[in-house]
Order: sequence, then structure tokens, then C-alpha cells
Amino acid sequence: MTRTTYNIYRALADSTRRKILQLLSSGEQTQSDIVKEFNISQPAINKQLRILKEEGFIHERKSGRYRYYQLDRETFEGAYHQMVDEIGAMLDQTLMDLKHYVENKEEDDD
Amino acid sequence: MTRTTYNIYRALADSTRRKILQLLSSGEQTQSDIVKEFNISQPAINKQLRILKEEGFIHERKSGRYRYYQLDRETFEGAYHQMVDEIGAMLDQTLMDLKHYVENKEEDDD
DNA sequence: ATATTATATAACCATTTGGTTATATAATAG
DNA sequence: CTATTATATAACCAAATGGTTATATAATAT
Repeated sequence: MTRTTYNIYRALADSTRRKILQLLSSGEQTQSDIVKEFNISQPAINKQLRILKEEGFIHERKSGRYRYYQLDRETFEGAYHQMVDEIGAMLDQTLMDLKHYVENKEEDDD
Repeated sequence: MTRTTYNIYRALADSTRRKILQLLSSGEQTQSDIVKEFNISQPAINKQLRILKEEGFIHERKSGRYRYYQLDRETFEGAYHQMVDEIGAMLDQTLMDLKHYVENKEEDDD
């Protein structure tokens, strides 16, 4: 069944995928358009497109022998905001630091 | 020499590393404190800590037999903002879509 | 009809990843 | 001194990753 639950972190982890997303950010492109921007093979691009598609970050449209790809901005933006919130929360806790220090003060004295 | 240039995308790609960062977001923790929060072995945690440390997202402090870890907020926040900007820019281009359409209109007619 | 182009897929491969167990070393506790 | 605890490291492993080449299929162009 091949577990294909990629999340945005996984999707963004690879630079080829990030570059694909970047390309698509300025508009729809065919697969061959995308391939031309890289020095890797068509099947390699195809694989990364499949991953982005399975994750829902891009949408595929068939027309003749072409496959047009575009960002699925809704999904992508949703995941993006979730990520920004999640990581942002980690950074937004300078006060929590003090809280933790106060709460665990006595433990350090044993 | 093992090339260890992890970027924030790589660092965040793994859920164990994300959880470690989350733990550290509320304050300094020893390695064993961290290990207790997981169901994986101490060497496994050690490896992920090493990665986060090499990337500069956490800082290590030795005290007795303990190793204390804490977020390096400067580095982490810097990388975070860069990421937010980079990905945000991808999403912030609805107008670019139209631009691209206009510019490539004629190409579609051949 | 034939050649060309766009895409898909299979088989393969090396490297990386994220764990494991076993064991060593270092510091502290009793 | 000895036992315990915290951490480090080595050797190992299975699975995932990100490519490759070869080839098939589908659509279009000549």
C-alpha cells in the first residue's frame, strides 16, 4: 500500500521539491517545462511531482499529451500556516523559560 | 568528514527532532530528561541532538555528568524567518499568476 | 503511416536516515 | 571502593530517499 502520508515538513525537506513549488508559484507549468529547469531526469521530476501531488500541495491537469501542474494554494497555505504557528510557538516562549526555571528551582538543589 | 550541513528544512523534517525542539522551547533540559519523553533509545536521541546542535538550533552545556540542552533562539529564529519568507513568497503571488498568463498567452496559440 | 514528443513506469542502485544493541567512559552517590 | 547514573560511541540494520537507465504508451506533428 506504500504509506504516502507526507506532511509539509517532508515535502519541504527536499530542495528539488522546494524548487518545483517555487516554479509553480509563478504559474502553471507542464511537466516538461519543469524538467527543463533541472539537471535531473524526467522520471526523477515525475517522482517528486507525485509526492507533492499526493500531499495535496499541487494539482495536476491533463490536456492532450501534457500534464499541467499548479499549486494548490488552499492546501499549501493551510499547511504553511499550521507550520508557521507550530514552529512560531516554539520561539515565542521566552517567558515560559522563566516559568520553567521558577517551577524547577527546588529540584536543582537536591 | 561527513558533510553535515543540515538546513532548517532538514532539521524540521523529522518528528523526533521537532518534538525535541518543542520540549526545549519551554526551557533547558538534560539529555536524560529528553530521553524520558520518548520511547526510543538514548543513542537515538543523542544522534538527533547532535544534528540539531550541528545545525546550530540548540546549544549544549555540560555540568557534571549532565548535558543541558536549550534552544539557540537566535539561530533558530533566523532560519525560521528565512523559511517563512521563502515559502510565504511562494504563496503571495496570485497576481504573478495573471502576469504569467498574460506574458505566455501567445505561446499557447502555436 | 511514421516520427517525434510528453509522460509513465519498472527495475535498479547508492546513500541517507533513524533506529537498534552492546559497550565504554565519566561523574556522582552510597 | 563500588554501584549507579548520564552520556558517548561503535557496529549494525532495515527502510526510505532520490536519483538512474531502459522502455512502454499516448498524443501530436509531418
